[in-house]
Amino acid sequence: MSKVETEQKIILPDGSSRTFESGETASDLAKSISQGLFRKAVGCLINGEIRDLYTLLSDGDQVKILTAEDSQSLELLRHSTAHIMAQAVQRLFLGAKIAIGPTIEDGFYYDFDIPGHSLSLEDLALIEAEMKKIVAENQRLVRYSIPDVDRQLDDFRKQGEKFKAELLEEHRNDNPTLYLMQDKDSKVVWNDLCRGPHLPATGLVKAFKLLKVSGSYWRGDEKREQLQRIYATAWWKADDLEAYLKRLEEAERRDHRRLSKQLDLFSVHEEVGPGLIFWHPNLATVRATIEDFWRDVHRKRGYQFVFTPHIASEQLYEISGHLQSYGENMYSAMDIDGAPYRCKPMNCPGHIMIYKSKLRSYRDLPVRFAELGTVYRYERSGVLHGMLRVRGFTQDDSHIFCTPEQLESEITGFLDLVDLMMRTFGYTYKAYLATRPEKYLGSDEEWEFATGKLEAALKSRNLDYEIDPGGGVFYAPKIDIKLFDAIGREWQGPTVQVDLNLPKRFDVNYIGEDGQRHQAIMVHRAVLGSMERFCGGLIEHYAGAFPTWLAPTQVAVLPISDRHHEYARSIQEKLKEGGFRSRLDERAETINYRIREAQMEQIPYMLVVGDREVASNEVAVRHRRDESKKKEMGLESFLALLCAEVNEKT
RNA sequence: GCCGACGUAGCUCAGUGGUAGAGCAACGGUUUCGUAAACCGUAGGUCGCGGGUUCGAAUCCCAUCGUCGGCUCCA
Repeated sequence: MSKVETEQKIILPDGSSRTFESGETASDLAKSISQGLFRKAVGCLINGEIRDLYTLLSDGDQVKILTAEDSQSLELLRHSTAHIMAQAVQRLFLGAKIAIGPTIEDGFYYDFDIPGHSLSLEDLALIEAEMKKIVAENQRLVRYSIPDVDRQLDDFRKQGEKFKAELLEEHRNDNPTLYLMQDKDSKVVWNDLCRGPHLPATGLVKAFKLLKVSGSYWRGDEKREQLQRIYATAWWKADDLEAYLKRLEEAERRDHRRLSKQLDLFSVHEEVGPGLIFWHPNLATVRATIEDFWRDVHRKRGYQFVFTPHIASEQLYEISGHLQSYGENMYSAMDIDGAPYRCKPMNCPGHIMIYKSKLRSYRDLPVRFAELGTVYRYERSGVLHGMLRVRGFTQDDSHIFCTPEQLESEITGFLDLVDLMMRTFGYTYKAYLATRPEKYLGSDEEWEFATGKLEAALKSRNLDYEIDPGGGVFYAPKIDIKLFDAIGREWQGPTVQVDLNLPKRFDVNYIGEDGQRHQAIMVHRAVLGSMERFCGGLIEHYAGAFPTWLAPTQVAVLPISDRHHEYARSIQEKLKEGGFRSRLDERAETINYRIREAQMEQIPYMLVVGDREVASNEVAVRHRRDESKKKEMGLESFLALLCAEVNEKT
C-alpha cells in the first residue's frame, strides 16, 4: 500500500483541510489544531452527524470538534449522564433492570424495572450522590462493537436484562454497539447497549439534577411491563442548571391552577366530577370579553353564527362515523323514549345538518358556520389537568363549506384570522403542515389536492412552516399552529383541516354552475381551540396579569378616608358610564392595605383620591406595574387613556 | 386506566398513637390613613369519605373518592 493511499484529507468547518495518516481520530484532529481545543473537546460532528470524540476519521470527512460551547454537545452530556444515572441505580438497587434512557428537551430520563422497590424522592438524593461518585471516578465511556450478538444476548439474559436483550435482538443487523464504562485501570465496571454517541469520560459531567419519578410502560405500551422512570436534567455549567431550575420555578409561579386560587378564577368540584370547569365571575369576564372579540372578528369575515343541541340521537354519530372511530371518547348512551342519545363530542355533524337543511347553490358558497360549541369527551382520569385537559369544553369551532376553487382562499383567510388573533394575545407561532398518515380514508388524488391547497395557502401568506410527515388525521390533511408564550413555552394552537370523509358520509353537496350536484369541500377550523384550554393558557401567558381590555377589574377606586367617599363614588359612576369595570373600595382599611390588595389582584389601574384630588378635581393614577404611569390627572384624561388602551388591546 | 406522591379551618401550612394548632382571610370593635400588610378581640375543623387495628387514631392498616407528577394521541 503506498503512502498516498493511507493519507486522508479532513475538511474543517472553515473550509480548510488537513491531511492525516489513517487511524486518526477526531481527538487527534483536535490536538493537531490546538491544545486548547483538544482539552475542551467532548465530541464531534462528522458530516453533520454527532459522534464520539474517538471516532476514526475517513478520507473526505467534514469534521467539527464539539466543545461545551456548542449547543449540540448538550445532547452528548445528557445522554452520558443518563448512563451514569443508570449505573448509579444499578449500584444502589440490586436486581434493577435497565430499559431505555433517551435525551429529551432540557434533559433526559431513564426507565427501570426495580422489583420490590418503588422509587421515592428520597431515593433521588441517594442516586444523585452515587452519580457524583461515578463522575469523580472519571470512568471512560468506550464504544464497543458487539462481535457476537448471540453471545451478548446470552449475557444479557443471564443478567436478567431482558429489555436490553429485546432491543439487541431487534438491532442485531444494525452493527449494535455497547458502551463500556471503564475505571482508571481500564476495567469495565458497567456497560449498556447503546447507539451513542457519548462523552469520552464521566469527569466532564458537572451540573445535573434528578427531578421526578414517574411510571411508564416498556415501549410506551400499557399492555407491557410497567417501569419506573426518573426524569433529570444536565448542563455544562452550574449557572445553566440554576437558570433552568429558575425557569421551572417561573412556570410553577404561573401555573393557572395556583393563580386561580389567588385571583378567584375557576374551580372544579368533587360532587360534580373531575374535568368539569366552573368559571367564576373574574374568569367568566375574561372569557366573555374574548368571546365578544371573537364574534366581532368572525362577523367581519363573513362567518354566520349557529347554535346546535348538546345531545343527539346515536343515528347522527353513526352517519358521521364518530361512533365507530371516536366511540371510546364519547359518553355512553342515554335512553330517551327508547332511543339511544349521546352527548355531542364534536360540532361538525350539527353544522352539516344546518347546511343540508336546504339545497345549496354554488352561488351560496362559501358558507361559514361558526359556533362556540360545547362538547363532552371522555378523557382518562389520569390525564385531566386543570383547565388544560378537561371533559367538557367549548370549542371555537367553525366549518366552511366551499367549492374546490375556493379552498385555497378560504385557508388563506383563516391564516390571516389566526395572525390577527394571535398577535392580539401576544403569542408568536409556527405552522406545521401535517400530511397523509399511513392509515387514511379517501383517494390519493384527494389528499394531494387538499394538501396542495394547504401548502399553497401557507406559501401565499409567506408563512414559515415545517412539514409534519404523516401527521395528518386519518380523514384530513391539516395545518397545525403552535404558539409560543411569554416564557417561550409551546402550546397547541389553531388548526385547520380539510375533511375528506364527512362530505361523503353525509352527502354534503351543492348545485354547480352546470346544474349538477357536486360534493362540497368541508373545512374544520379552530383558532382558540377550546375556551378552557385557551383561557388556562392565557392565565399562564400573562402570569395572571391580564391586559386592561381583558382584566376582570380594570380600575380600583381608592378613597383615602371617609370624607372622600362621595367624590370617589362620582368617579366610579363615570367609569361605569364609560363602560369600564371598576371597583370602589370604601373599606376602613389603610390605604396601603387596599393598594396592596389591588396589586395582588393584578388590577391594572388604581385611582387614589384624597384631599388634593377633591380640591383639584383630579385622580391620582397608579399602574400595577408601570411606575412611569403614576401621576395626577383629570378624570377625562384618564378615561381617554383607558379607552385607548382597551381599544388597542394592549 | 396504570405507577408514585398527596388530601388537616376559605387559603398557605404545622401537628406521626394520648385534650386539633399558626399566619393570612372572615366577623365585631377601635383606627381615617397619601401609594404593597394599623391595633385589639371573636368565630371557624366529625383532620376527603367508609371500614379496621388499638384502652385511645389526623397519626398505623385496608378500601374508596379527589388532587398532583408522569405514562399514548389529541380539543
